[in-house]
Amino acid sequence: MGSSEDKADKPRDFVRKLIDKELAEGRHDEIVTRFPPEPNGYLHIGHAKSICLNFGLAGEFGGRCHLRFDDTNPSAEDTEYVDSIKADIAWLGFDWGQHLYFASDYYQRLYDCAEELVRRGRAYVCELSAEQVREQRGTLTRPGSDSPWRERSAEESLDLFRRMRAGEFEAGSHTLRARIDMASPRIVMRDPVLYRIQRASHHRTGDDWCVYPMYDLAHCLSDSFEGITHSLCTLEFADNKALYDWVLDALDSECHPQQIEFARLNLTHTVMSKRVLRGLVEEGKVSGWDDPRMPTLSGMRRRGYPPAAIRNFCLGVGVTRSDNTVQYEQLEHELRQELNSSATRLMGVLDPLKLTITNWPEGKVEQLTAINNPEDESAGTRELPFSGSLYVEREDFMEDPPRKFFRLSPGREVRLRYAYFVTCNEVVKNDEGEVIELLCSYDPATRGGDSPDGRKVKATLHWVSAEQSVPARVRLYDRLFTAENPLAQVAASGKDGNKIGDAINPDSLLELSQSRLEPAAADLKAGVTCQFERKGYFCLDPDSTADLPVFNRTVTLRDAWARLRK
RNA sequence: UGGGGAGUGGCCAAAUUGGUAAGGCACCUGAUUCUGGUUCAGGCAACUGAAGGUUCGAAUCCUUCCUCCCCAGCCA
Repeated sequence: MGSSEDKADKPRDFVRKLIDKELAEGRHDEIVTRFPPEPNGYLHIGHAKSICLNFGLAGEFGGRCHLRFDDTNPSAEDTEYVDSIKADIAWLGFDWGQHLYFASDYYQRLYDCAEELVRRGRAYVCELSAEQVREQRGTLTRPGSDSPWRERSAEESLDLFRRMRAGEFEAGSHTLRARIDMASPRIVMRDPVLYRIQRASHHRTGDDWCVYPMYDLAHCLSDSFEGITHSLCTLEFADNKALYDWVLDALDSECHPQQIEFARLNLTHTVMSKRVLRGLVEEGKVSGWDDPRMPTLSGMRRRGYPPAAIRNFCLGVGVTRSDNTVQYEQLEHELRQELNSSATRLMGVLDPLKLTITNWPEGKVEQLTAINNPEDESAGTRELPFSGSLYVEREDFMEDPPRKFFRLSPGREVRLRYAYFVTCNEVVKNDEGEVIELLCSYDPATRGGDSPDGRKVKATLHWVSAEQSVPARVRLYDRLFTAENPLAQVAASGKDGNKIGDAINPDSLLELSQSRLEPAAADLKAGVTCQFERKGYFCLDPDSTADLPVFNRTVTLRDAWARLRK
């Protein structure tokens, strides 16, 4: 990959500094991390931060990183999600090798651990309803009260727990709870539920089980089973760490991983909540999880974001414990940096305006040479057909141009890239007064784009030859939400969070169906992003058909003229 | 009004752990340029949440206060 590895002199984050220290003290033989997604939705760029951290650590310290699906809630999970998650991680550029695991693979072991907890008097079967448990949990400022089942014997709890597993009870009627402290200032320690009955078919274990472990039991034990050394998670799990440690200590686990929390990624103009993203998909506000406007990895892939740009972005934002919201511009910067050096250039006219060269020899077609990538000489050159009948970008012409407008206007001479200087002599309009064609003359001495007399022009325009160009549909994407923080905006307007779909930027997708591209565009492959000169970066969309390719705009080029106009 | 976390320029984020505030993004100049792209040169912007204190010296230590985030799912 051509992307630069710029982490060499980058300041080390607190996690890496900690590991440096532990390694120096000889506290680990090897670093083992894990990325533990729940297969209940698609991965987004927030997950990419975690993936880059966990796999990055393993790579940098010569350890390994496991991919473990935290599939302990069958009612929410599905194989569709495990497949997409695997594909997204691989696409991002990381490899879990043989280390693919599922919490569901540990169901028996987890169950055995739970029985052991009961035997040790550290857990009991509770027959309170969900509502009763909630009432007895207390509040942030008031302690909870003990369950009436809290003091029953280990034998009785064990018998009941086995009968729970055997399917003798209704869902919700019994739970296994840890016996900790109903007065703990940490609510998570007030006799948390460890196992619940759920009559749902699991995507991997089917109907083998009707009791399922909760996160707080399954996660720490799975980490322990796998010999994880550093269990990285986001800040909202900080309170759970006490329980993580409690479970492993209660069981005298030989392997006790260290939980370390870091701040999750937030990005302006989008949302990073799986729940909200799922809502957009289910309500049809976007075309799917891979809608190119979505902050999902599959959406970004379809949008044309190179994985290296996402990795560099994750590296660039760092890892800290402070809440943050990174501006979308920072992601776009990484995109442009990566694409500028790697993307092949083409010419494509998005919104065509006919330009006829009146002094061009009738029927003549010339082949001109164009550079594929000025940033990479090895990319070579290509031939470009030129004729007297062309298309140029409609917005590159103004009949009555303002001061700083350098492009085409009546009487003005500009360069057609790699071709000739042309001068606009006449403007043709239809009955509505709209400009429909430009009549120009060209200077034969400027072939290739330079004038022998040293004459300068202020602008160079892209173009295509009408006859030889290929038609295309182009989708111009912009930020999903106009608001920097759409969730906050919706909340402030008094609507409930489910109304986020109404906050979508109405201009987030603009489709052009009359675009014309130079012939080389026909050879473009899916999955690679190219640059349409002066317009931005684009990639082929799967919606393309044999006779009409569809291109997605990945990101625009920086545009000094657009900024000037404001 | 319990517990847990966090406050460094508009946004991220460093600071050898007490020595006098990196870097990136964004923004603004100028130069170069057959992409108003790229590149290059330069610039703008922080009394480090606040107030006290210790010290020759504090973003770093102490005290008090303020603000923001997370926790009351049989979700993860």
